[in-house]
Amino acid sequence: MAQAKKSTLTLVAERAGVSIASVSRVLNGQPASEAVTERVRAAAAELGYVPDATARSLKVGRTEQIALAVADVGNPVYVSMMREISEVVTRAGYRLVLSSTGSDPRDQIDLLVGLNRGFADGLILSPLRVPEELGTQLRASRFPIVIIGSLPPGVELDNVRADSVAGMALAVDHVADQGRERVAFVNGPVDTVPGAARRGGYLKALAARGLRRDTGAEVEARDFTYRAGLDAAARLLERCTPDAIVCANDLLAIAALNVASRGGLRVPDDVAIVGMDDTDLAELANPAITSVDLGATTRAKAAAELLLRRLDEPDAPVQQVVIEPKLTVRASTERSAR
Amino acid sequence: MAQAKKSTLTLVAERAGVSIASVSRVLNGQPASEAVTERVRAAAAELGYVPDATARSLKVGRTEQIALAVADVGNPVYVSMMREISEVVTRAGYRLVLSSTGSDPRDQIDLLVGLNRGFADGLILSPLRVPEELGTQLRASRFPIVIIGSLPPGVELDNVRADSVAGMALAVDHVADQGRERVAFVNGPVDTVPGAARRGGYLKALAARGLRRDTGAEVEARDFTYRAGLDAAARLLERCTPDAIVCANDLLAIAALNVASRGGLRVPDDVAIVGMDDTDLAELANPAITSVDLGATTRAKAAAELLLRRLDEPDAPVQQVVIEPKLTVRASTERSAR
DNA sequence: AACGTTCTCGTAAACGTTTACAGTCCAGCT
DNA sequence: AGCTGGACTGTAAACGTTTACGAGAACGTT
Repeated sequence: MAQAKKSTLTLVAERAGVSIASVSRVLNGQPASEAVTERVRAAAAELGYVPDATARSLKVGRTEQIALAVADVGNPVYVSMMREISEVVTRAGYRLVLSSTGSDPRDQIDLLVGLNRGFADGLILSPLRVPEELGTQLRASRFPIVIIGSLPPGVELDNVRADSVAGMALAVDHVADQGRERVAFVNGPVDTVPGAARRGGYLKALAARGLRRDTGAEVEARDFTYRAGLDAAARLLERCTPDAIVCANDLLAIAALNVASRGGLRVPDDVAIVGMDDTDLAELANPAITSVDLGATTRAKAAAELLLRRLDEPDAPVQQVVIEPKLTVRASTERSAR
Repeated sequence: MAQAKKSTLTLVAERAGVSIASVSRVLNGQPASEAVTERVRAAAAELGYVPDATARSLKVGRTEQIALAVADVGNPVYVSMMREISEVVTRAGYRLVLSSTGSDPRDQIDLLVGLNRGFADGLILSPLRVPEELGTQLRASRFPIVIIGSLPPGVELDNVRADSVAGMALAVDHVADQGRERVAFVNGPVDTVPGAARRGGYLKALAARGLRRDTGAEVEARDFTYRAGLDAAARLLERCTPDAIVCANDLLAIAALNVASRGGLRVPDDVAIVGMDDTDLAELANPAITSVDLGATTRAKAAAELLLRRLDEPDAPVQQVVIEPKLTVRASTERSAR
């Protein structure tokens, strides 16, 4: 029944007239005689006994918690990752501890030393930037860590990442196949891991298709948000008249879409827009935007499973998995549509 | 320095040549002699000592964790709440444990008994539905809980909620002020707490303005998602031709917006759209949608602060706070725009 | 009947902290 | 000189579990 006082093994043991060892055993399903089992069960139920998680953790050396650290809890792509990871780890019996590491790289460091306090059994980390010190801290960790994104040089950890370069190729090829030739690029900060990777992919894809590179057609938003995208897109359209804009992000893509269409351009007829990440947002834009799915949820799932596996067998060989991108075509590039 | 082995108070004590009590004291800033302090600091640094969170928790009876349970980690309004709560509690030195309680009401119950295991010091809960059993479990909890949303009857807990009724009034009045008379309503499931509240508010607001209620102009999406919104809006526009559509949600509003504009209606000239929650989405729609801010982040902040306060003084009187809604007017209702 | 097995259960240690308490030392009093 | 008191430190208990170990009972075997 309902009760508001804590009750411990000792209390249950007294009431059942057995030792605390016996109580612990029956409650954990270890073998015990019929009679004892019965008495313990009854006593536990009457007292509304619930075992203490902290004490158990201390004894068994596991917290049954997994920490997740992402740069921005607000970014839809992180949200979908979070949801997926939450799903996987709770099914495996773990709780999820969420840490937002903001933009300050110190946060990540703090988190790692915090992890060494043992508040979680493992960590999934998706760093935006990778400063020097992060690498050394990662190496020094007592607990398993899996990284979503690129690893700092010299660090050997389980890791899952997207193939941004292939992703950009998908995007550029798609519009190039439609005969578009002036392919602009709205990027996020180029000093971030994804920013750098996507830029590399863009340039490579242009070259591969033999498209002219126009430095005026490449613009960098101050971060990966919608607002920043509005500014960046406006700057872009002031400088040139692309017939396609690929964006590092769905948010940036929607910004570009809105700037373009408010500027009187028809999408996709005058200019095609393609986003990246294929978040829910892509579908709810009007027109819905074509987007490259970098496999956020797949990556998240893989990361969670990698971590769970390593918790099971700490000495398994390090695994690195790369998720292939996939293009989802929607109205923002489909000239034929309607 | 980097090291991968755990190191305990005892180890540090040995190396420093003092007792573990002294080590503990020094590290916790309790008074100690110059010499001891020095030696302990040095030893701790050399060994890379980091105190164990679990052991500390067991001893002091606090985990320094706060649990947050929301129905759907994916819903933008929960996301913004999460972000805010995360912010507040981490600043206060707590970690955030995230539980997604899905749509299954059992999850909430499980969570509450789980909480009694003491994995967190308190809980912030935002229930979508409030089954009978939830009330009894809430009462039985040993730990402080604050509820975002309506309380089950007979439960006395700290609580913060939005004034949906006033919010709906704001929405309806706004479009009515523009002379619109056929005000339709796209709602979410009416058996949820917000669904019921918003419907009540809608009806009341209609009556207050003396607007005719057309039962065909009221439609219920199967949940609060964009997809469900598309269906619902389509059904609505088949049945009637409103000159305004208020929606229980920004997602539903964007769905309505897209259905309407794809159906050849001009927004806002033919039909005005107003959403609710005023999430980031409202701004990135095209046209941007007018939305009623039900104070999600304000509520989240208040909830977190309420909980922190109660952790400080467990016997403070129960507080209930209601956040006033605010209307943000954007292009989807602004006839004059452009 | 003696002995080995197996089963069940209790005793006690351990996990890594914090902290009440008592002890030591030394200075400052009377 | 003897006492009081303060500053510091060590001893040990405690938080609530899990679990190694051993004692005893029950049973079957020879």
